[in-house]
Amino acid sequence: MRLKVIDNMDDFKYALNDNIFHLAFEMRLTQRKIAAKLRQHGYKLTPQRRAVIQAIASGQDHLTPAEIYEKVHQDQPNIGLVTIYRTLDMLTKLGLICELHAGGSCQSYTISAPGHHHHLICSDCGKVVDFTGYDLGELEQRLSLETGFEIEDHLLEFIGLCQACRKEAK
Amino acid sequence: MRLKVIDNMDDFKYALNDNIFHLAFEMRLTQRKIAAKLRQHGYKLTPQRRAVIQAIASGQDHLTPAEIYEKVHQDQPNIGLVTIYRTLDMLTKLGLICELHAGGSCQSYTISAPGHHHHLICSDCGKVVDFTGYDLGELEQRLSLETGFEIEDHLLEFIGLCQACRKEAK
DNA sequence: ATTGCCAATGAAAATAATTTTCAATTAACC
DNA sequence: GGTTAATTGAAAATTATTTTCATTGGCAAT
Repeated sequence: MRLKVIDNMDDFKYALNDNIFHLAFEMRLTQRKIAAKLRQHGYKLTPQRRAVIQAIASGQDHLTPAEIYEKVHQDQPNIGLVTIYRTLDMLTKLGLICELHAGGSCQSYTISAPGHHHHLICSDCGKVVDFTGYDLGELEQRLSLETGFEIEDHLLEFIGLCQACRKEAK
Repeated sequence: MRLKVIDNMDDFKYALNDNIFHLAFEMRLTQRKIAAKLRQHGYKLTPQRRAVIQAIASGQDHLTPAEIYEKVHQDQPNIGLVTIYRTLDMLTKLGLICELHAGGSCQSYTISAPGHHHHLICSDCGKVVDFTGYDLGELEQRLSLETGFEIEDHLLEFIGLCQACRKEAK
């Protein structure tokens, strides 16, 4: 299996079809693309929603609803926490953000990358790196055969210390 | 890679060292072994704790604190929900139960199997099947090299319909 | 630009989930 | 059986999330 860092969209598309494991961090959805998706689905693009998207998309880490509220509150002092929850629900349903589980809160969100991908999360600073191309299909087939399960989905996350936090720890 | 169902402890031990993927369901910790572990760590074995362990260990599914409370309440009408929470904390710290994430509640517990293992969960009835021997070491190494992360842990769960629920669905 | 409609919002209240506190109880050791 | 420190239950406190509803405002049609 080859190893490759993808830093442009052409390589990215190619890699998706070819089974190359690669980091997808650079390929995260942009705020513009998210906005387009909202309209496309008939949702209104309010300043509050913009602010929530901006809060999640501008960092490399993952945030809880309360943290997003804090962050957004600086720009939009009047925004309610309820709107945060509602916006997060909507973005999750559209697949524009991902819910993370490993470490800390299970209600913690990060911007999605296009296509199927998995996450690597820093246990210290919360930085999230996406990667795609790791295929669990074979394992799923074997599990299915052996157990009679019809497998619908899976959850794969790694947790560890990112490079910056490792240095800091020394 | 070989495929094998393990139904006795000798094979189980053997399989752990040899990289055989296998189902570990039959190898779940028994109530007796859990009780022994508690004493070993200086915890008292109270009727309440027995009841919580019994509630989790007697089924094949995963249960939330509230569900465990319901179940235990039948035998021990005086037990408080707080005790459930405290017992679950303790059992988790000792590695005797596992917290599940895929599907439904993220505070849902199942009895652990010895050694490192992963879970397959029925999205309908909640049945949990453990399996061991699927090694993510190679992927971890590659991720580590590529990202500079020092990987500490991972989370791998599959969700799907178990055989019984598939039949029922038809 | 202006208008009108319906989705979206904020505030407050309701509900749910979890943790803390503390006096009373009890398992485990002698 | 007696002692002691861990454990418990009840109540209160805290935290997290959802519901309700009157008001607001995005945006499509004009």
